[in-house]
Amino acid sequence: MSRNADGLSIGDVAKATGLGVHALRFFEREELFLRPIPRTAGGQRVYEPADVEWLLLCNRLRESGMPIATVKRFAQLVRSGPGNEAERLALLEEHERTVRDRLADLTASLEIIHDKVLTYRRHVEDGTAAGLWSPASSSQP
Amino acid sequence: MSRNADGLSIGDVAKATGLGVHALRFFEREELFLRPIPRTAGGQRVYEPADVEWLLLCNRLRESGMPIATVKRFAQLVRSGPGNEAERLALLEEHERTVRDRLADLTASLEIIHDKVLTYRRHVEDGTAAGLWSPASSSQP
DNA sequence: GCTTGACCTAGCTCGTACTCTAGATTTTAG
DNA sequence: CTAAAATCTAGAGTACGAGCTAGGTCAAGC
Repeated sequence: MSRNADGLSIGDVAKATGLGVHALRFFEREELFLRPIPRTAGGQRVYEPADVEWLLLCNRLRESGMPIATVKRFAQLVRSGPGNEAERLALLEEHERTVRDRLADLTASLEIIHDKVLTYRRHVEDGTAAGLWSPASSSQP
Repeated sequence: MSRNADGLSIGDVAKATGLGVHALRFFEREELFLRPIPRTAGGQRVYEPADVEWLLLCNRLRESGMPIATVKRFAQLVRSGPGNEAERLALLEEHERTVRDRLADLTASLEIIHDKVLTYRRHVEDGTAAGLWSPASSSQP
């Protein structure tokens, strides 16, 4: 793994974040990091725990649907130092709204899916499954 | 619009489902419909309300993260008629589990994002924003 | 000191799900 | 009847988010 304490190799970071080494290099090309990642004399990346922390937050942002481009914008704001916190806040608030909307949509879809499941379950248990989703049937697929 | 009652043009269906006409033709190529869509003498598609109902369910399935390939599998099951309801049920139950997991993940991410928002809000309100997300700072980006 | 495994770059490829193009045909409205 | 609007096909293009390949270089353990 790393040569000196707190110096992490790309493989270490991949393990710690669940990302692949390809993804980490891709993120670097896309400038998603908060700093240029330093290299060994031989050219290999040396990460620090703070980079891992940032990546874990990035994971949460991306898993919650934030596109890479927006993560990049956020990273740029952070990189350009103090003074733009209101902008960072606006970006996060906007994303929070998006996530809440998505949660509401997902919950609505879940209800419909669960209804379908209940319908099918009844039909399968009763052995009266015929007639599901023929047009004009009261119970759809 | 349509020539006869209950005969819907592709444009009608696009409006009713929120899908584009391109998407509807794409879905047909991908065999996502429950039946072959009939055509006019001139070759234009004629849909029925039941097709719209099905598409609305498809929208819910897809919005909740079901890939086209799985929707297709479900459509195939429905098309092949009665007798495979247990399979349809299994597919829907599996998807329900997936959606519930996704909901839990999203909720967890939302909490983290909301914490960030609160942190930034405090800092911006206090004017004490400096120091956010410098490594070893207690408050991250 | 040498093998073995991790890592390097650059760029191509992939899967998903549309979306659009182009040019021809059909339908509808006036 | 005519002109405008909608639709048709086949196939190319787009966007995202990686993943993989080729052809090497570097480093750690024995």
